Amino acid sequence: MPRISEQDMAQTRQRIVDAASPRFRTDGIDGIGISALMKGAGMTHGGFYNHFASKDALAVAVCEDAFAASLATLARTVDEADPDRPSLAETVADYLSPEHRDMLDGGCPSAALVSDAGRHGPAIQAAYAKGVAGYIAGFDAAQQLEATERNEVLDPEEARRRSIALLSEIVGAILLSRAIRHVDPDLSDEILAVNRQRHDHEC
Amino acid sequence: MPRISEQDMAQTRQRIVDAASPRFRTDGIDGIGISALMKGAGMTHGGFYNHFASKDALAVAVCEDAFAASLATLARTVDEADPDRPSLAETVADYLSPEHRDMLDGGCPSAALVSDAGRHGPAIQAAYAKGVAGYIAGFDAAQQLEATERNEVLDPEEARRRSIALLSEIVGAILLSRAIRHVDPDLSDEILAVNRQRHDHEC
DNA sequence: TGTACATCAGTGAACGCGCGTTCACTGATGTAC
DNA sequence: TGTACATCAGTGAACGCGCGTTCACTGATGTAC
Repeated sequence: MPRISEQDMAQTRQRIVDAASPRFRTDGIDGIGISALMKGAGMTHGGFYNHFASKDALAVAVCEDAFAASLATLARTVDEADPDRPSLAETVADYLSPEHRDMLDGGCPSAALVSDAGRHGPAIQAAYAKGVAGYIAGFDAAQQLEATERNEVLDPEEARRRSIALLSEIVGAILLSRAIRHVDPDLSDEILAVNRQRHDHEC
Repeated sequence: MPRISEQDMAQTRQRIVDAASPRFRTDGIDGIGISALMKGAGMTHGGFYNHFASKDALAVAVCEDAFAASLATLARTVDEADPDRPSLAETVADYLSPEHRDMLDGGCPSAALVSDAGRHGPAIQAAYAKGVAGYIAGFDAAQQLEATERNEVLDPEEARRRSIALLSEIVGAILLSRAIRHVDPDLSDEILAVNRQRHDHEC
């Protein structure tokens, strides 16, 4: 009965999310308007409200989508079927690389959206908090798998503490290095390098 | 010759900075307008441009002012004349307290302004970067003083690495805990507690 | 001391602009028969 | 198969609003004489 299939609708909705995701991460949720966003998705602004009740609703969808993609990558560290499975140390090194620092539009949403989440409504915060919990769980699982492979036993509480501290440190490091990268590139690099080095030793 | 003394001008300027500082930290530089800001300082918006060339110029002044106050507090850890001089561990514990997390308007500018700095002009970034460098130098000095008092020698490079990692971790921890505090207060508290605990052991 | 004048911090109306959201309309795609 | 009609995703003008910034003006405070 509808002139456009559910599939097409879902596709268009996803196009909007895909257009918004990099812009929200780069410039913040308030840093780009609906008009520019819809133009990026190849439409005019009026159609936006066929897909989302409000800009906040889009922000929730973007947050969920970005975390889903990010957590899928993290899950590769526990994919026992993958012969090229990356270690947690490698994943952390990638996270703390200049490439990830400079990839504002596609990087970790825990870092990119941390201030936006705190400054927007509870729905956005809830989506963000769920993502952060997912990150911690992902680090947890990776540490447990690697401990098992080394025939060690890792206290679950200790693993969780390490996961939380790890997330805090890498999120803080990438945010600091991003904030100053244009005016003090040496310190920016140093912040990444120091934290990378620390986790080479630990993990 | 001017109807108002240089002192009075400086005082008014400072009133504007004092009104802007908590609002910029809480809601972001773009989260509050000149009109509301000037109203907070007890004036109307038109007079703003007698004191600042632009809103960005105010943001630079706020950034410098906030870091100056914050670094003065940090400097207490190396004030050998103070009998109640706080240790670095105590300072870190205060930083990672729920009280500091909930004090959005007066807390550490490294955390509050990290996303704003990255998303605004080079002048703001430069003021922010200078503040971050000051924090690292402050941690450095505190560690050296405490090592000396324990009759230990601390390699300057190792001290600097520790300072950078410490700043990364506490900034990341407080940002994460702030972002989720309304929707997952338990995890928010846990993030602070885990990082506090880690530095009780280390420092 | 008293009067005329100059200065300029602060006022508040106004500027153009972009925001999030609404809504009358279009026109391609579906169904009914 | 062909025609009349219904649906509704997308269009684009319009809404009220707040933004950063400008500017003619005010009026208290200074100097000049």
